[in-house]
Formats: sequence, C-alpha cells, structure tokens
Amino acid sequence: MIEITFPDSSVRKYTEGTTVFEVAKSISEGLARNVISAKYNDQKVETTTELSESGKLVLYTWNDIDGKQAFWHSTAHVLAQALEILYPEVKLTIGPAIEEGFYYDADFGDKSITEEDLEEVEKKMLELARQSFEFKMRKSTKKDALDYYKQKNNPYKVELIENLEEGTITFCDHSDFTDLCRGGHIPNTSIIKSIKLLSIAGAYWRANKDNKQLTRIYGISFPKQKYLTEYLARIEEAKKRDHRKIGKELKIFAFSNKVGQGLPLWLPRGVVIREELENFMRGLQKKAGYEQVISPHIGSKELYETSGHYEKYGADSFQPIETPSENETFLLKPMNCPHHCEIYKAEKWSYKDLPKRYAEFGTVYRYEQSGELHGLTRVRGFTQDDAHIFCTSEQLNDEFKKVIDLVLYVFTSLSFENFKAQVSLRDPNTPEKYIGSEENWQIAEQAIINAVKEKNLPYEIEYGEAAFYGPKLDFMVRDALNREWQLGTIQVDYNLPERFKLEYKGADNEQHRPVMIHRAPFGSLERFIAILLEHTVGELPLWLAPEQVLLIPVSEKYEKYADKVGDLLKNNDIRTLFDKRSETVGKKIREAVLNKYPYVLIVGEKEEKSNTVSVRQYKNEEIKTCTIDDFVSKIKKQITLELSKKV
RNA sequence: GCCGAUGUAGCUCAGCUGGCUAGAGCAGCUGAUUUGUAAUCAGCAGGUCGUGGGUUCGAGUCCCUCCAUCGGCUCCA
Repeated sequence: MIEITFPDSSVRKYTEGTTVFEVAKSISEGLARNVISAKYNDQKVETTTELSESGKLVLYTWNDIDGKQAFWHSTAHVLAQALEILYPEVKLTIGPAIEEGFYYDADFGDKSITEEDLEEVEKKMLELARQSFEFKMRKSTKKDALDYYKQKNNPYKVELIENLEEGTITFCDHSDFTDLCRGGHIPNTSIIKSIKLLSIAGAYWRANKDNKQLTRIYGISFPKQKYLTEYLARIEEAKKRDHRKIGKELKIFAFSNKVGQGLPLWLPRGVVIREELENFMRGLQKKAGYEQVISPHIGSKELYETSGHYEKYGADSFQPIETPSENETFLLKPMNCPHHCEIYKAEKWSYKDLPKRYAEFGTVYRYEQSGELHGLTRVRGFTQDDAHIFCTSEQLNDEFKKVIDLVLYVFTSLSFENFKAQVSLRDPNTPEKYIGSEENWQIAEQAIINAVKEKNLPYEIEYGEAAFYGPKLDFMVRDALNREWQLGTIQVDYNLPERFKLEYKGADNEQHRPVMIHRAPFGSLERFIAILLEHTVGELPLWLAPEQVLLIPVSEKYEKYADKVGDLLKNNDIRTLFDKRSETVGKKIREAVLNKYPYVLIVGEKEEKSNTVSVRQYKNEEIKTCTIDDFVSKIKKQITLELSKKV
C-alpha cells in the first residue's frame, strides 16, 4: 500500500500501481471525467501514470493553469503529427504550451508555409483528435533516442537529446506518432474539441539569432467549441481598444513616412493629454522636493564616452552628428542621465544639500530595430518623465521608498491596478555585461529588495534584466492584447557618479561620492498614454479629456446664449468646443458620443430663459438641467476628485 | 535586422481567374433646411491603386526591387 497526500492535506491509501485516473475516480466520478493532468511529488505526470510510491498528488482539470498547459502542450503534439503527415520532409523541434495556447517550431526546409496552409493543417488536426488516440509515455535509452532521430535526419532533436542525462529520456506516443517529450499530457486526443491555428512567425532555433530560423506555428485549443468562440470574441474586443486604432480615431497622434518610422507626431488633442499629465507630474514632484532642469537634445560624443554608453551602444544607435568643424561630434541623446550628471557638477555640494532631485521631461532618441517598433509603445523618439536623485548612501533606502510612493500614487490616480513590480538583477553568469564593482552591485541590489519588501509590494525577481549600470525596479502593465510593457522604472546607479566623478563634501570634511537614482514613473509619456488609452478605451477621465464639454445650440437663434455659456466655461479653464454647424441636434450628439466627449450641453429657448444648460454626460442618457454656475462647480469638483484618489 | 502577411480617396472598405473613363459609405465643399438628445436632403469634388522596374496588345489585378504597416523572433539605455 502507498499513501497519497492531497492538497487539502488529507491522506488516502491505495495499492501500488494505482493510476492517477483511478485515484481521481476513487474521489468522484465527476473528477475522473474532468481530470486531464496531474503533478506527483512536484513532477508532471500523466493520468495514466502508475503511482508506485507514497507522495503528494495534485489533480488538474481544464480550470487549472496546469491543466490548460497540459491540454495545449498535448495539442502541440497533434499539430506536430499533422505536420508530419502533410509535410513528410518536416523536421520537428519543440512545441511547448504558452500562456495562451501553444506553438510548434519546425524546419520545413525549402518549403515555406503560409497562413493559407494553416486551414488544412487545422482540419487534419481535428480529424486526428477525433480518433481519440491515447497519449502514452515511454522510456528510452539515450542511444535509441539518438538513433531514432539520426535515422530521421533531425539534427535538432539530436542536439536536444545530447544535452539530456541517460535515464531521463522519455517519448510520448499517440497514434503512430512519437515525439521526444518530458511529459504532462491529457489522457487522449478526443477531448480536444476545437483548434485554431493563429499565426505563423519566424523563430530562431534555441532563440539564438546565429542559428537557423525555424517556422513557428501558433495555435490555441479548447475542450469546448464555445470556449473558442469566446476566445475569438475576446481577441476582437481587445483589437477595438488597441491604442493605435483609438489614437487614429480620436486624433491623438499620427505617423508619417516622411518624418520617419517610429517617430510619433502629436496632434493637438494628444498634446492636451500630454500637457495635463506633465502638469500633474510637475505638481507631485514639486511637492516631493524635485527641481526642474532642462538639457539639450544632443550631447558631445565625449559625454557618452564618459558615461560608458558610447562604448556599449554606440554602434547600434543613431550615428554621430558631425559639424563643419573637425573633431567635433555630437550624439542624439539616448538618455538624460549624463546631462543631469553635468548639471550636478555645475556646483559644489555639501552633504547638507543632498538629496538633489533633478527632473526633466526629456526627449530621447533610440535606434530601435525596425521590426520592433509598435504604435506608441515602442518608438525611436520619446519623452521620459525623467529625474535623477543624487543622495548619500545613508539616504538611499529612504529616497528609494519615496520614489516607490510617488509611482504608486501616479498609478492609483490613473486607476492602474493591474501592474506588477519586477526586480531586475544581474545575470550571474555574464558578469562581463555589466560595469561597476561587485561590491556596489550588491549594495544596490539589496537596497531595492529591502525597499520593495518594506513597501509590501508584490514582486518577482528577474535575473539578467538589470541595466548594464545598475539593478532596477520596473512596473509592468499589460496592454489590450495581453502583451506586457514596462511603464515606471526606478534604478539605482553607483556607476555614473563614479564615471563623472561626482562629489559632495561630507560632515568629516572629506569628499564623498553620491549615489544616483534614475526614475520615471510614467516610463515614457508615449507608452504611458498608449496604455492609458487601451486601459480606458479612449474614455479618458475628465481632467485628461482633450475636450471636456461640447456645446450644442438647438438652432442658430440660441448661438448668442451658447456663446455666453462658452465664454463662462472657458473663463473657468474648462476645455469647451462649440458645434455651430447647420446639422441636426441628433447628429451632433451622435458625433459627440463617438468622440467620447465627457459632457454635452444643449441650449435652446428653455435654457436661455432660465439661464440654465441641459447636461448630457457620456454614456448616460439621463438629461439633467442645471444653472451654468452649478455646472461649472460640478466639473471642477469632479476634476478635484479624480486627482485626489488616495493610495 | 530575420520569418510570414498586408498596402486601393482624409477614414473604413469593394474591385472574381489581367479587359470600357477604378467604385461605395463616412468625412470635406456648395446649396437648401433652423433643427430638442445617437445619422435632414440634394449636388460637387476627391485616387499616378505604397515606390521603382518588368511581363503583356492591355496591369489595381501576374513577377522582381525598395519603403511602410501588421503578427512573431531577436534586441531593448
């Protein structure tokens, strides 16, 4: 007999060799029907796996992430099988489950697969799935495995196997198809009811661009047709809130081939949003003891040689700007920090002066690879809400926490709740990628971890994601299509102060080196606004709306009164638009709704007589009538409320 | 940069396997209408069919180049 412990810590006894499925059945028939995968002693197992020793068992159904992963990974096997049938020459590589769905990377040789071919593959997959093949794991010796793939002329699998330990090599069979696999499958193919192959992409073998590029086929599958329909509907819905679409519709930004790719043009309505956000940030920073500075868009090559950026990124950046004078070279600034270091150096400082906090909405230029550009979230010219804090080591922890508070305040004010903190540390295996001493790195990394812990911020640690000059804390947010983007960032830097020989006079009358904190709560205004547009579907809070009020007179006769109302609103700094066109009220309202104006005011005979306005709020068909003064104070109150959300 | 797809009017799109002067809706302009809470009517104008080359009697349609965009990969200060 063996003892099996379940997640609720209950223990049951079974005879040796009982399968996972039978265990599920002993609990309930329903569970047995739905169990599709399991973990035994933290190892992925199949439902057919026989349990031969006591241990901890976790059963998974479709509703568990691990269940879905097994489901999708199993579907990848079916995809591979279909590919082998339809393209006998194909060389299979790997096919894992991903966050949503699965992919399979394959080498099709000279043949190129297009999206039109996917339909046929999909059909074949469904045809195979319906035949209810069981997934069965089989052990193999290293030699047999190598022989099998050598005979199949598949160098990729051979490479994979060569890196595996003897005794750990398993295959998964279903139907007459077999694939090298470590396990984690559903019982059989028949529970895959619907499959959608989504797209084709190139992907390098082992994610190394020096290797051959393989064809990657992405797909997703479900145990019910209904789930696929819902999934596709959700994707469609997400596309509607894509900031590129909203930005065009609401005339917020544009791109022009003539100006250049990745260089956004801000339209007047977009500029209102930007300026409001900038003013908001300026206000917060002023309160928090920051000082605004301004630096030019270019800097001499020497500046970046001092900072170390030239050596590190010079070749992959916008190339140097030459002048009529010889030996005079400038670079477009890829970041503001070197300039701010020089601002710090413009004066001599005592420990009593620190921390110095220099803030600037600094526009920087980075030569991103063309394939990587993406709307406003990945561009070649953008404006950071940048600031650099120069402080003593003793002040570091405190300053870092203050910055976290600021970032959290900003996020909360804009109703971003779905973000996560990522602590980015060095990749311990490639120390040569980073500049600065080991000791300083350790101090900096510890400072971040301490601050995050003290703030009770949920976080995860990513090794190898640090900047080359220091570790960082990033705030990650997902876009409408579930892609993850970095917004706010806080970075500790011991290196630039060293390189620029920054100093302050300590209480001991000796010169000391300050610590530098880089931080940008928005990250960049471009990316922040992009995510904000998706987050709000373009329905911005009142304080950010490019136009807050649209005025519609019922007919020409009431334009005079409308003008009076408009003047009053404008005198109160309420952004007001007046629709004087000779169109019907119905049409004007329709357009106002499409443009997502927060308030529409309609004025006619009634209103003129009583000195009132008819108020129609966005997404609210209920019409309210109030005096102009009441309306003005209502708007002001709403904006104050929006801006004073508490963390 | 790499793999794959796409590119027709300001916007959204139609244009079958190559065949009259390339179409529609919205936006725009002109006129009529003076409107009470999601589209008033009529007329007009607007396109070197992304770019450059080629095949053909004939190219928006077929082939190649380049550019841009989209989905990924790689990269990311």
